[in-house]
Amino acid sequence: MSGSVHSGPEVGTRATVPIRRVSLHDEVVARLRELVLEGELAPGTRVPEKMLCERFGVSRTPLREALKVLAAEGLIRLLPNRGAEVTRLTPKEAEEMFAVMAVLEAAAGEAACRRIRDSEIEEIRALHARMVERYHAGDRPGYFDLNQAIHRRIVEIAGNSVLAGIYNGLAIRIRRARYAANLSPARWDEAVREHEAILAALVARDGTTLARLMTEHLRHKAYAAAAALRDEPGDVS
Amino acid sequence: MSGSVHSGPEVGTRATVPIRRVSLHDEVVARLRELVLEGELAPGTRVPEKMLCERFGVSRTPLREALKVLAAEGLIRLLPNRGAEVTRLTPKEAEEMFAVMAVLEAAAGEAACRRIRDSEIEEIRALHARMVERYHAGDRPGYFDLNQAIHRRIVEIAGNSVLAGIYNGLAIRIRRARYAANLSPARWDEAVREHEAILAALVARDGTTLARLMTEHLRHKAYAAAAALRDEPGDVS
DNA sequence: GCTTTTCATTATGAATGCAAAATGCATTAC
DNA sequence: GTAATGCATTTTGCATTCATAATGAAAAGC
Repeated sequence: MSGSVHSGPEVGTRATVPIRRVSLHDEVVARLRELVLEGELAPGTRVPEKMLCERFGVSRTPLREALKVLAAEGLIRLLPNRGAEVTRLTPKEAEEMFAVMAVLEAAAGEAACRRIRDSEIEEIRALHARMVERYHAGDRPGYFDLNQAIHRRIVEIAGNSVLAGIYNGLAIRIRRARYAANLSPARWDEAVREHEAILAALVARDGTTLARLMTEHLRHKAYAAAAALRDEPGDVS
Repeated sequence: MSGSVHSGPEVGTRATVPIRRVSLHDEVVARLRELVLEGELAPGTRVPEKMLCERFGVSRTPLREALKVLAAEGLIRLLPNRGAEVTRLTPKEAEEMFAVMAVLEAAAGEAACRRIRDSEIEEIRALHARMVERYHAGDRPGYFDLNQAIHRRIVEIAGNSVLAGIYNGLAIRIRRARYAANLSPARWDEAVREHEAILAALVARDGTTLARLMTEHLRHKAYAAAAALRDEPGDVS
């Protein structure tokens, strides 16, 4: 330490902040996943390694590792000696995913009612209020994000990290359905009212009711999503 | 051998059998997963790439790709710049996994009751009979395999491939608990009786009862596994 | 004697190189 | 004119190589 050279900002004031140096691999996984989820890479399209290498400015090694991981997640499919292609989210698969999410959320809701603390109820209530506000403002993306946040938070509060992990994995994959865009005003209104009921059950710590409400809520969501997928089942580009 | 060289066995008798040439990558993933699941690589041990390369006789490239995939599955953990280590299955995590499997199996059971065909009932019945036979023979591994097969088959019959995929993933990971070995005679007996009831509900196509039975069955299983993990929580080597 | 520092060794992250497979196109046979 | 064949190019699978971070041991300082 010749001189005060490598004096980090406020040395000693904060506990060792591990310097974030993400590996190229993780970065590529995250970015490639975004590309797929945002639909920038349309389902069914072949994904040549070279193109992605240039796009990300990395060599083929970390890119290929990322492809294997995404393939394991089910977002892409590896064709032997013929590269990768973006998997298509079929209506059937989306329906199945919603069914699984429904049972997971129902179970999470019940557990959450047993464990939730007052401060967490307030937290959910705040998220809910902001979500309703977005609804009245007609802000679909904003509404959608807060909606997701509420569901995810309830799952977190349930305190089962395995369940939370699986749930989040499904939530990520289902994003490709992009059913939010096609939310009809009637369904949107209904969804908000369902959320009111969910919040009420949570406040009352009524696990049985909450489980039922979430199952129904998810079934309706699945129905809306199925309609959206039917209307626009394939590549949009 | 420039004669009738590429005459495959029985040309024309079978429809185009795509020549099986598994990629090194897939092979390594499968074999490495086995090593972890069979406990050959004890939990918590560091896994140097070099050692595995020699073991499998491959270069680091396919091996590293496999490590990323296994890490995504949660069987190993990648420490930045410090290689990989086999993750330890904690009692808490096992408990959480059983809880998730319980809700998945309950849901699958209900769906299976709606969809199951007579032939499939016979299939389950046959598996069950063989399992009971293994029980009377005192053959734990045999019993365990058939037990797993029954559960998996019920999940399959439910007809939700997303659910089945998640279930199988959990079933693989839970194998590391190896709770079968510590099955007490009392619990073993109880488990068989529970399976009798499950079979009966399936035959009667009583989804509600089946869901309840499977939830209870899994809870008991989780209890037994938790005891086993408590007794022998770490590396055995 | 104990801690700290320096340096050699090793292991990991990433890039490049090479062989085999696949793809596209031109040519040829019918 | 159409379909099949051969060849050049591109792409993929894997091995090797290079650079950097981590590990361990010896030496220096207190």
